[in-house]
Amino acid sequence: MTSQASDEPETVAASRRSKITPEREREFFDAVLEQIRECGYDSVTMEGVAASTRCSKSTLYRQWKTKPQFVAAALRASRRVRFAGIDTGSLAEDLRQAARAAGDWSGKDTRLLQALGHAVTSDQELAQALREALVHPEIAALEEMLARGVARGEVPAGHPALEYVPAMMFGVLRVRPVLNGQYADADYLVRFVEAVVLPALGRR
Amino acid sequence: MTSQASDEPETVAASRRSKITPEREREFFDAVLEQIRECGYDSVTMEGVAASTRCSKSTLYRQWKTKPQFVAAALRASRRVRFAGIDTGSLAEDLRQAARAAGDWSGKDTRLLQALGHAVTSDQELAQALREALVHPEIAALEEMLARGVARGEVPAGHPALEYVPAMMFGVLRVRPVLNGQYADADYLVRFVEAVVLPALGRR
DNA sequence: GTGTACCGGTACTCGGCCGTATCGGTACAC
DNA sequence: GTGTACCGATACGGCCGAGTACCGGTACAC
Repeated sequence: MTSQASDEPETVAASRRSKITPEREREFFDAVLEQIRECGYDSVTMEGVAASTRCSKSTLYRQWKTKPQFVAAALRASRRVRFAGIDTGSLAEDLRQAARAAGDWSGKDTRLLQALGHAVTSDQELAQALREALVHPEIAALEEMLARGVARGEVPAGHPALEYVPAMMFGVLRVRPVLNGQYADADYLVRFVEAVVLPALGRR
Repeated sequence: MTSQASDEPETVAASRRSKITPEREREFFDAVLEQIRECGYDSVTMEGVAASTRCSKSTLYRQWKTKPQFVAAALRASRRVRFAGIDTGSLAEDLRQAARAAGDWSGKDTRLLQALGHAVTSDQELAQALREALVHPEIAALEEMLARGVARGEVPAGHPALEYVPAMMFGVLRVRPVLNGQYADADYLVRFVEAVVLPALGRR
């Protein structure tokens, strides 16, 4: 982590000298991510982002050197754990709530992941930012959920299905648009948890 | 149509007049799909495909009007059912064999799907070709497998997990690279079938 | 031998985007 | 009031790719 004199959290330290307020920065980040969702990474242009936020291309290039660095910064600043705070005391209910939460941001994040999925193969920084922003936090939250369930004795430690729970949840989330032509909503995911995940874990 | 001299299957009828042999056409299709896997849809250029197949850009544009139409033709010509011929008489063994087969082409098809995933949102023909080539045949094969299992009484009809089996299989296949950084191999998928799919279906 | 029609190669137009440079305006410090 | 440093606008260079046009070569029909 090499954390040294870093009193600035996610926003770049330069924003002190810049006249870009954090709120303004958020607008840039939201705009670029939204356009990536809509048009794909390659089709997004710095000019387009500048126009949609009524700023100048120069402003963007002054803060961030290149387009991938800009996008990576946007991703890092958008890191949020959507499963945060889920802890009902029961694994089944935890998973149901997670499914419900996942259904709510399914459209947005799935599209972002899809749009960036191939761009990351050519840019290391982008790949890392994507994992840190969208993948790792949710996986970690899910694994904590499972670990609590194991600690409570709801599932035996080392149960073979445990390792697949995150992959299943994310997988179903991501492929539903391809298979059924619509994003996975909360209802679909909750039924999935009850029909597959919990039975596989030996619950109910 | 014009079914006389019916040695021309799905290659365009015009290839009669073209001097491009079906084998040569295959080279073009293989090349463009391979380059899409490696560089992504947007980064693939007609010039690149022409160069790698030692033909001329003119030749490609003579046969196919535009880049998306060319890619769509390549996809349609590459349709193949990988699960074809799996019918062991036991649902569990069918699924295991399907998992093994899926593991073998996982790298290739997953990358193709990922690379095209966002391009299809802007081109209708491409989207249809992708579904016909990579998605629908496999789903149909899986569903037949399940239907046979139900018919044999191995799983009760209307079992709630049935509808999720295709989504699970494809989902796990697709997200594994994102989660674990490697493509799903046959071993991983077979263990998944045994740890999750079969228990969810009430088999073991 | 003659014609036809396709192939490969090259050169070209056109448009788009990245990233840079320049310039006037303006908020803020002191 | 003066200086400074950033903002927004615009223009520009450079590059690259889609798609077109044109040309010589050649296989094949008759």
